[in-house]
Amino acid sequence: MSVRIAELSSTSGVPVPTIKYYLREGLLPSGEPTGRNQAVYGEEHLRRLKLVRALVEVGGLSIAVVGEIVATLDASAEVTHHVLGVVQRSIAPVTPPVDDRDADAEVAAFLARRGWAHMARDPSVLALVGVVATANRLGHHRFADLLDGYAEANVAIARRDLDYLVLNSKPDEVVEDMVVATVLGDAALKALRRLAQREASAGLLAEE
Amino acid sequence: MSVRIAELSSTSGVPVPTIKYYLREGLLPSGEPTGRNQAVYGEEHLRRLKLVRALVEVGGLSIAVVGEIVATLDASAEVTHHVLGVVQRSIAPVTPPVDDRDADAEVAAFLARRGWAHMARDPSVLALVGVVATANRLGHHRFADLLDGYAEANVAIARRDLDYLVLNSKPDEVVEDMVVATVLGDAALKALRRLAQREASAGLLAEE
DNA sequence: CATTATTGGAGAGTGTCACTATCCGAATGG
DNA sequence: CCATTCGGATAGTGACACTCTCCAATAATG
Repeated sequence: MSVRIAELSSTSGVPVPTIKYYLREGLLPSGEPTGRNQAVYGEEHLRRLKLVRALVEVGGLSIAVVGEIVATLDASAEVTHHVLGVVQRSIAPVTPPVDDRDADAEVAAFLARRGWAHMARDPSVLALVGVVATANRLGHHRFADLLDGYAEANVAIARRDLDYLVLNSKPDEVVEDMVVATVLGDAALKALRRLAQREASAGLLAEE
Repeated sequence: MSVRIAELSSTSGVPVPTIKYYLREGLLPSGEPTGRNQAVYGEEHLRRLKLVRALVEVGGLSIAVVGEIVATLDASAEVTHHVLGVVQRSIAPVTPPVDDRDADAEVAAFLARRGWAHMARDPSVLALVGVVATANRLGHHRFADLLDGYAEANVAIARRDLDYLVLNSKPDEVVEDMVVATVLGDAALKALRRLAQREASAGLLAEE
């Protein structure tokens, strides 16, 4: 039940120096001290360690971002209200806002069509504007047309995400599960898009 | 029409030393030499430079991967058959295959339900197995249940992607446009998923 | 109880990556 | 004509994610 660092390392597969590094960076809480310089680690440390590794390796998140996320997890043990925004803000890579009037207008029009709130400071909206601006600069002036179809698909995806959380999460684990579902979901969706593209183009070629 | 490196830098916003770096790494073809140590750059260099920046900044791709992609672009100027796979293989981060029997079986079952080909060596399939394996290790044993819904949404997305390419691409630019649509699409989809999640959870809260 | 191994913690070191800075001698260009 | 700018090559920088080395204190073993 309570183990020391060597066993934490061997059961998780994470090298001891790396665990020490995570401890220094605050990604992992300290163990329970049993003496002046001894400590033991419990089930929650192993769980946290696996989460950190998943966020770093599968999600590609930086140590700094993972640090913010676990801080949020620790802070909101019982505050489950409006935590989605906090999680998203932590996960979103902070895009420096681009200054592109056209892209702004296209995204605003898209959000209006959808009936979605247009919060200009929202990281997701900023990211979207950045993508559209880049597309325009590359000569893809119809790229914004894709957004409506993408949005529709993502409404379905978000509904599945919420169902998944409601069905599978114990109340005190919703926040952590939301992080996991979001980050692993991103990776899964990316892979699935590749597979679906291949199938779709195979279908197209077969028709010819 | 033909400019030297300083003007290429000022019109693209990319610093001169960075352009030189890209030339060294083969991300950008050399300019047309006009003397022993002078060269001029044309429209295609500016276009390529903007593409490279988009892949690096929006797509988050490494210089090495961008190098592979532009090599593919240069090689397949006329070979547009079966290029999707090449592009995908270049874009996919090479996941070291994980050894997880359960995850393997779950992904295989999912692919069978979908009627999708199960190529064990496919990077997208490997990535998917990796994600499911990670989810299982984190205690999310129902994560694979999400895949069916995700896949359905991605079929719609892939259809839009192909429509977009068919409608908007000149035949000799399909490959480059495919790269752009794939990489920018990934970024856009990620942002849209966040927005859709927020809307969906706002809807849930409103019902309470 | 003696001795060998391991511990937590702190500091410095490593390898990689994406640039960035400096030099050089050869062209420009006003 | 002569300061600028050029291309090209070499070396240096800063951020990042570890990884190594040390230390005195503790634990495990015989």
